[in-house]
Amino acid sequence: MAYWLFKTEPDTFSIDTLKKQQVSCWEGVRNYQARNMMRDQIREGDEVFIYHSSCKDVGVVGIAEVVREAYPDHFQFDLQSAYFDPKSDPANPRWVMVDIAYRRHLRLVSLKKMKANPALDDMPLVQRGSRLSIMPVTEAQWEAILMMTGQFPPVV
DNA sequence: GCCAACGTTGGC
DNA sequence: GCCAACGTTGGC
Repeated sequence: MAYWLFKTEPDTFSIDTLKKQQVSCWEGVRNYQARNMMRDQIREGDEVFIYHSSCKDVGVVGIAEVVREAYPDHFQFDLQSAYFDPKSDPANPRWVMVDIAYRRHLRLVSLKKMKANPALDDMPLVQRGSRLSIMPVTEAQWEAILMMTGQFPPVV
């Protein structure tokens, strides 16, 4: 089992939205590096930190679990969607998505505190200029972030 | 709203 | 295949 971090803008889709829906597809990833991770590495049962970006309280806010592995993101063919991609061929879809299930909220672990924790220095998240919307998290990083919530060990 | 950093595009 | 221009991301 592997660990990941998914970024989302809470104005569009927040951890609260996910809790309400319980299960949601993770559409709209339009970056090749992130796509390749979804397609080649993200597996059912993997655990995911949900991270809120571009908002007042930037940081890790909860945990989800992958419940469906990569399949074509149909929004790439939806003319009405902001995620429409005219260059994607329906016979060979360019973009994929996975489904995740809500697990729980966490007390906010702010980006500021993550940047101040040397255990997280290798995360793309805290590195200058990183724009990866999906990134791997090592077990050590996962546990370090859980520790920072003050809620460790986690209640399953 | 600003703007630095980054990925993508397209002319050559 | 280079690289300048452009659009986007995302913290602040």
